[in-house]
Amino acid sequence: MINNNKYLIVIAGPTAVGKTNTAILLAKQFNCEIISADSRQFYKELKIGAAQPTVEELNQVKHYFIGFKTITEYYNVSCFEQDVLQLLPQLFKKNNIVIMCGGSGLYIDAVCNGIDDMPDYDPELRNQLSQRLENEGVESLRLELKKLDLTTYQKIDLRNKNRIMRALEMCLLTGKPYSQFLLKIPKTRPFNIIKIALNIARSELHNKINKRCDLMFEQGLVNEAKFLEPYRKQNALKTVGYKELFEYFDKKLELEQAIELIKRNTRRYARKQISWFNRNNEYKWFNPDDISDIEEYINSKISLPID
RNA sequence: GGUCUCUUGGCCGAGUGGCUAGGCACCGGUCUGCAAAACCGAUCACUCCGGUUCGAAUCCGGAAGAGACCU
Repeated sequence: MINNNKYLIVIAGPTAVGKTNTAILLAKQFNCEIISADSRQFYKELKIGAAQPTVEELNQVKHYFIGFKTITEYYNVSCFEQDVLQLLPQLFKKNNIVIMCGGSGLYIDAVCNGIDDMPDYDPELRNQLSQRLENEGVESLRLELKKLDLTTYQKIDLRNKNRIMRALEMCLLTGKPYSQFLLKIPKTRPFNIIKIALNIARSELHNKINKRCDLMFEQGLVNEAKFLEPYRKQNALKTVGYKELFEYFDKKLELEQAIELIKRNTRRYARKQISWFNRNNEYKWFNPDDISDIEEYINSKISLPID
């Protein structure tokens, strides 16, 4: 524990479990504000598909990092880490508690533990590498990585082309092995962190996912996606709920099939999120309905004598 | 009532005597800059009963269920 009375309360958990609602209830209780840690809710255009908090919800408690980027803007974990660290001191001036709520595990970890400094990617180089991947195949990139950075080559999953690309990209960009940048030493933060994860019975979660998906269609997800179709190549639109609808617009899928796929991919996403938060044993798990238990837990942490 | 065909895991589907089919779903996992990405792993069958055989999802007989046609 850090020797001060500033607390960042993380509310994590799988999609559709009820994080937004829980965070708002807690924020009202502790009279504090909310930082969103959801890599898709960053984009203002992805209102329905990314299940952004509604206007009513946003009016109840001040939220940060919701809809503050355009889909064509480049943004990544490191930017998020820096932006949050810059904002937090201001929020801590107003209240000793800040809530960070979201499902993007990598982004949450970056805020809590830091992420190693690395140079920005070069769009041209990245382009070149994708071309090479297409023309020469993965094996060629694998071999080059082996030459440039044996440590990474031995460590990463060589069947995962994204990882190979990333490592190679950094080697070529900097002239140094990618592994040299990976210090992985957790940074200390000038505030305390309380990690809470929410979950419910799997069948219940699946029900909620299905219902929320149906609701998105009622709210006009098809129109939202249609409007965004010209930007479908943007990374922000490689998102469950949009990519399937683009296939439907291409007439590769029936609407019903697209809906089923969105539900399935959302279930998969939820499973991966649970995996991510599970392996970090700092998380204390709660059912979102047990709000008073959550409050009690937070209070017990906050009232602990500082050493 | 009669004749014929079919019955493989949650779903689809191959297999005609001995060797894990496969795909999808579901489940578990990996994770340092595209992360709602990318990738990996595991479980689950032969409708039932009897027979032939060293050995049956596979051959034979019967039962049940489904379908097609006939009276």
